[in-house]
Amino acid sequence: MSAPHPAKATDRATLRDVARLAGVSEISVSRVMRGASNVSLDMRERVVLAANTLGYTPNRVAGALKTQQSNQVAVVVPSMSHAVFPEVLDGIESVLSAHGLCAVLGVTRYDPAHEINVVRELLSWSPMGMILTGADADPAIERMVAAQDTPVVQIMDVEGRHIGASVGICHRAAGRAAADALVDRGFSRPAYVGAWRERPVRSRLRREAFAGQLAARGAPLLATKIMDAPSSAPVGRAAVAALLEADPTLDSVFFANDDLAVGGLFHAMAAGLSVPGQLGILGFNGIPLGEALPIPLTSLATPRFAMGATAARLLVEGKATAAHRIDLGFSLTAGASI
Amino acid sequence: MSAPHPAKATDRATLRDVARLAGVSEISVSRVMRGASNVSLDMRERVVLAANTLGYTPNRVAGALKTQQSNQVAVVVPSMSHAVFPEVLDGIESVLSAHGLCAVLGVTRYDPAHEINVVRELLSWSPMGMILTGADADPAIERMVAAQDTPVVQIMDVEGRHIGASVGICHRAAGRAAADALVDRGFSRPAYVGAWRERPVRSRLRREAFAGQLAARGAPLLATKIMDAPSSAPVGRAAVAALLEADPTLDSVFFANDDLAVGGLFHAMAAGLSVPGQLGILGFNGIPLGEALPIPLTSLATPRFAMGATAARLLVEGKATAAHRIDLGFSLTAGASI
DNA sequence: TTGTCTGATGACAACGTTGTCATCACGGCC
DNA sequence: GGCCGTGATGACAACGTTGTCATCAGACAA
Repeated sequence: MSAPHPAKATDRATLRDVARLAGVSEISVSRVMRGASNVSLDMRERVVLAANTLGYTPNRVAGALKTQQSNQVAVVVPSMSHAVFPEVLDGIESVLSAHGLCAVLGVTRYDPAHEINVVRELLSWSPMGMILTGADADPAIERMVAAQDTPVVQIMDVEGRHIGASVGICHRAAGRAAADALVDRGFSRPAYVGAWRERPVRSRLRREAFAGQLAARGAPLLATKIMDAPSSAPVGRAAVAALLEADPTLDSVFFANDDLAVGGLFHAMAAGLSVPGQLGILGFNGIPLGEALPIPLTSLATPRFAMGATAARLLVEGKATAAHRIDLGFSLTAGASI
Repeated sequence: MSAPHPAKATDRATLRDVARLAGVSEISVSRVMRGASNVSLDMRERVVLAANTLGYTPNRVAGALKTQQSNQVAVVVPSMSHAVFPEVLDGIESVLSAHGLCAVLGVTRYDPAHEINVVRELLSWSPMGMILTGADADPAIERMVAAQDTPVVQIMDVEGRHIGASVGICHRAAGRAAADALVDRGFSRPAYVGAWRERPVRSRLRREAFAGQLAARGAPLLATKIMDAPSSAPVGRAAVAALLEADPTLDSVFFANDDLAVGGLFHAMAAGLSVPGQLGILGFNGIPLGEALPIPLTSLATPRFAMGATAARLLVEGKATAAHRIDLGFSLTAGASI
């Protein structure tokens, strides 16, 4: 069943095959493939011809073993369902691919225990860098990363304890800005809607800062509704319906994200409430859909693509150290819902 | 500057280090790490202790080189911006992670030339399988994949020429179903809205089948608007506005996807057109947002998560061969927009 | 002519792991 | 008691590549 020298599973051409066909040494083929400078034109032509004939593709696994470095970047995100992370990933990818790197994906499902396994798994491939979501990583993760001294960039948050560089926004500042935006426009009976038991943690930071600033401005937060289900428009719609039933005098709502806010807006429209006249709606993230709504959604726009791109750029440029902490800021979109 | 034996870049512990510390051979450590059966309890304990002391993590690169197989699956998608692919990726990830595999991502930006490079790049890591988006892959891709005989699953489409297994839906059938749905409900003056010059190709298949079936049912397609920009609600809104301005007698629109359809619905609402009374709106994909709209969107729902999950499962189960062609079908959502 | 320098090419070992085979101790069986 | 099977352990080579050093031919100046 098995020969002494077990037939290779695949008959993928190797450096040796190309070298034999071209009548040169393996190392010369290697040099040609990597575009080394000290190779004669004749050699280059012979090798390229042979390589094409055999359909040779360099084996990066072997190369990575020898050189102790790969062109893979490990990317760890909590979820792909939430619209935010695909956009971040898009930003990461755009920079990585421009530098011949590629992303290896890990999804934690917001489970810290699982995250440790995911990181371990990804690290076992000796990636040239790692992008983690959120601050305050588990000590186990910190140890593993340190043991291989893999460069790390953490995204989303600029607050909290960071292992490596960080790229994101200040969620406390965002919460305060939301409060200011509402109060400045005359709203005085605000509420808050979140989802999924406030995962990730940074949404809680926003809510607390929001409540704090509201109190400071003399318009205290009157109601808070944190749903159990993950964020979605239907969930946001249900949350607002419940809030208004309990207290019809509420005049505005700040949402943990735009998915929820859109649902809230739909509830208002279906219930015949004028927006922003009877109910102000303020979202978070600034998704493209918002501006197409019958009443354009006002939202705190976050630079999701830029976060990913910046994080990747830090890795590429070798600046993934704790010294770099980049706050990309946020901005209020030109909506009409508050 | 450089020692004769260049100091290792990282001082990552190896099998040898663990073996020395535990006073056993490297191969025994390897066996323990992989949970081989023929290892004494004493040996196992000694090794685990040593490994933990050193913070040892197996080097998968070396392992993959030796065994000629990795636990990585290459996933090639055209874009991350479009909501469809994150969901597919989510499905893929959910199955892969359950089997200790991980996804390496490649994004083609709908550029066939770039796709070839992406595939080459990913293949150079000898993935245990590859998931491609769409049928009719470039011959160059077919050759590369064949040269390494990497198992391939192609998603989205069940029609067209396939390299390996395929998981998706029949887009022609979807186009016909859309036509039937409109005609069955009494619409007689239908239009079609697409975007981004009909990338990917499969959207064209739907449109053609839609037009063909409409003609067969005696309600020919009256207008078609293909936008240049990528799909989004604002683009869909603009498209519908343009169509109705050119021909106010149109009574229904089938959209290439829900992003566009939502925009169309918003236009109708803003323009004071009753839906579906004055304008029927039929989307494609069945995104969650649809059901939260003031007028729930009727759409042809596609099994995006299931497509990814099924594709990954085929790979895991070794069924990624052309013999497997899985049509996951679609269904009309319970909306109220047609 | 001779020596030296440069650029091209090759031989060799090593990266860290695992498959294969060999070795060894032990226990049960005839 | 000798034999054999079994289970545990180790030695060795190999996966495909690349860094290091050696070699060699040719150019050029002295």
